[in-house]
Amino acid sequence: MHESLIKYIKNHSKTQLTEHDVEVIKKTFILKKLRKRQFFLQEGEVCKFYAFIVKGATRQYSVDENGVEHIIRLSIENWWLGDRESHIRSTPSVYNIDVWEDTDFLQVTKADTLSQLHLIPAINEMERILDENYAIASQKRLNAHISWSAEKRYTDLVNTYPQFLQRFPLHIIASYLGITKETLSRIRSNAVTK
Amino acid sequence: MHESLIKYIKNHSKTQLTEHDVEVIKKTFILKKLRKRQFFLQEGEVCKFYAFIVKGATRQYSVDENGVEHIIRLSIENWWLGDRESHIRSTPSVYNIDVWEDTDFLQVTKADTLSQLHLIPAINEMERILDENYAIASQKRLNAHISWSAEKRYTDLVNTYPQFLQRFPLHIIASYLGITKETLSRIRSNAVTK
DNA sequence: CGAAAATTTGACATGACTCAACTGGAGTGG
DNA sequence: CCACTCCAGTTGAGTCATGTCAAATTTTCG
Repeated sequence: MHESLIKYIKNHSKTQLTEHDVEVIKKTFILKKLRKRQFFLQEGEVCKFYAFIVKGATRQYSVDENGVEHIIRLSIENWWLGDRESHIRSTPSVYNIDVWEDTDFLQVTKADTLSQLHLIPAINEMERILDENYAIASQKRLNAHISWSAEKRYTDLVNTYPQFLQRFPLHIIASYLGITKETLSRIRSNAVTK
Repeated sequence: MHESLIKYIKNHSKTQLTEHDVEVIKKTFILKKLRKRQFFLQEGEVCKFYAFIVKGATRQYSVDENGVEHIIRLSIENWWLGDRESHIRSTPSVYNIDVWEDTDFLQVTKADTLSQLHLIPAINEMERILDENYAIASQKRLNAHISWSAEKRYTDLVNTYPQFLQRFPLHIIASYLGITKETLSRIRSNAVTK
């Protein structure tokens, strides 16, 4: 059950995992499941868990004053689940995270992360790399939003994360791109005839 | 000359700095100056240095196919200078960084960072915190772009970083907000009469 | 003072949004 | 297995926020 996580950690650090490390990881990361539409986190809650997705698909989004959802992150297998800001700072989250496909994930508490996982060098190294990757990806996505048209953002998404299009319906993709489903529909029909 | 940096590091880690640490920091961070309009980094170059701003103001931006600048970051005293993606990955940057006010900064090479600074626990701790902060700030700004109007983004900027308005002209603020200077001008004249 | 930069204003264009209607599955239950 | 509902996706018409372009005005600063 923990194989994909172990493999992931090995891929994201140079330091080897000892057998003991693997034991600690297996004990602290606990398998949980959520079905479609269930919440991993709701707005206003503190994100007490962080998790690695073994199988499934989830979305993280804010809801504006008009009740419109704005998706800021989509996650599938081998990605992480949780609101970093709320988790790190122990502040109420402004986001919701819910499950789009029935999802299996390996969950850790913040206490276990601090007291046990951070004793493992490979974990620290991996977290560091993830933070870097996240910072880089966020900067890129921000730049895309500031300087690219909706159409260019869409074609970039198709090239960068083609999996998303197979896993999420278009109205979710549209929200992720920061546009309405109607606009996305029109962009797509234009692209076909070009 | 290094006081503000030393103070900054102390504020961003729980671990104490030893006298030896301070010596290493003073030797590896070298004071440089750039005058208004000069480049710290140009598109296509690898960002070989990372720097801490002692005094001054800089901007980081991409340039689109129409020659329009899109500002993704503004930095002033006690902020960091450099393109993280290019620096970490040693890849050519897609951004330019130039100086808006004559700027004094303390610069380190990547080699020194790896070989010397990373031996200092407080530096590692600080870097970790900076990555976290950066990831959180990026996420927030992304969410603002996806879900807020230009006007709301502007008022949020006024509240969050009022210094920016005193240091940068409005066409730069507009670009940072992802709008044109004309639109920002109209938003401001509306806000006054409200 | 004079030139360059910053800001504002007006007229017009356009990309994206809103709202509403419609189509076409995919599931569900009687 | 049909009728029904739900959800995804598309389309059209009208509107609105923001962009574009050009020019005027104000500010900054050597």
